[in-house]
Amino acid sequence: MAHHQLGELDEKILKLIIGNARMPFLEVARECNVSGAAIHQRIQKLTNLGVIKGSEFIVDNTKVGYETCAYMGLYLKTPGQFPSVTEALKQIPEVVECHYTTGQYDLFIKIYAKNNQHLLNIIHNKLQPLGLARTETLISFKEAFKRQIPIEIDYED
Amino acid sequence: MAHHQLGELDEKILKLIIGNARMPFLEVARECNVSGAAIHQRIQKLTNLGVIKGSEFIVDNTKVGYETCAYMGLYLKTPGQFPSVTEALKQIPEVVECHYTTGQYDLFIKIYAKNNQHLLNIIHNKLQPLGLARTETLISFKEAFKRQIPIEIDYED
DNA sequence: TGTGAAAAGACTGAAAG
DNA sequence: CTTTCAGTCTTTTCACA
Repeated sequence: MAHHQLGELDEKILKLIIGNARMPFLEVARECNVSGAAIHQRIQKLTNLGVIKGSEFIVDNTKVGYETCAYMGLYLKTPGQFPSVTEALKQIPEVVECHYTTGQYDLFIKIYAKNNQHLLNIIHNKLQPLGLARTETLISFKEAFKRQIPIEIDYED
Repeated sequence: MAHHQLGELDEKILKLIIGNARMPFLEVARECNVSGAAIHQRIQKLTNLGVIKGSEFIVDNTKVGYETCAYMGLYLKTPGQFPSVTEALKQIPEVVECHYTTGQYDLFIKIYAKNNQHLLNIIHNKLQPLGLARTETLISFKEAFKRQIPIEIDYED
C-alpha cells in the first residue's frame, strides 16, 4: 500500500496538526516527547512524500459573500471531452472541486456563487458553452458539518 | 450583507493566507506594506468575526489509506428525522461533510472509506440502521482538482 | 487602526551519536 | 532516525500616535 512508510510518530503528528495548521511544531514536539527538530524533519518528509499537500485557512463562505453552494453532475457528449472540459472548468474560479465519477454522471463539481442568480449566470454563461450533454444541480442550503478525514494508519509490515 | 466589515487590507490578507496557513504573518506584512502587528490584529479580528474558522493541513487521502471517496444522497422518511440523522452521521468519522439540500435529496454527504468494501460496510452497518427511506451513491474515482473559494470582496458602502 | 520595540518563543540547518 | 546547538526569524504584547 501507499502508506507503508508511515509510523506511529507520523500518525500522531498528523492527528495533531491536520485540524490546526498553525500549531507550533515545538508544541507538537512536546506532545510527542521528541525534539522539535524531529518534528521538523518528519513534517518535511511527509511533505516530500506527498502525504501533506499544503495547508489552508478555513474561511466562512457566507462571510466573504458566497451565499450559494451547489453540486452539479455533468454528462459529456463523448468521453473525448474529458480533458478539454476539465481544463475549461479550471478556468472558472467558482468551481472549487471537480471529480471524475462512476455511474450517474461523468463529472461531478462543487460550485460557490454569490447567490442563486449568480449561480444561474455561471451555468448559462460558463457551463452551457462547454457543450455538455446535460447537467443536474443540487443546492446545499446549509452545511451541517465539515471535517477532516480520520487518521488511522494500519501497520501492515 | 454579512461581509460589510471587511476592507481592502482584509481582502489582501485573506488572499495571501487562504492557500497557505503556514505563511509567516511578517511575510504577509511585508507584502501588504504594513507592520506585523497590524496583520496580527487583523487576523485576530477576522477570527473573532468568524470569517476565519480555523486552519488545516491538506492530506492526500490515498496516502493515509483512504482509496475510496463517495458522495451520497439520502432521503428521509419524515422531516422530523433531520436532527437525529444529522447527529448520527456526526458519529461516523468517515462521513466528512453533511449538507441539507433542496430538491432531489434531503441530505447530501461526503464519505471517505479505505476501499469499496469498506464503503459497503459503512453503508450496511452504519447508514442503513438509521432508517432512511432511500440512498443514492456516487463514487469519485479521481479528484481532478480542488481549491479554495475565490476571495473578491465588494465594497458596497 | 496602525506603529515600533522588546521579550519570549519558534524555525531551520549543521553536526554528531 | 534522533538529538543538541546556534543563528535567525516570528509571534505577541504594550505603550503611544
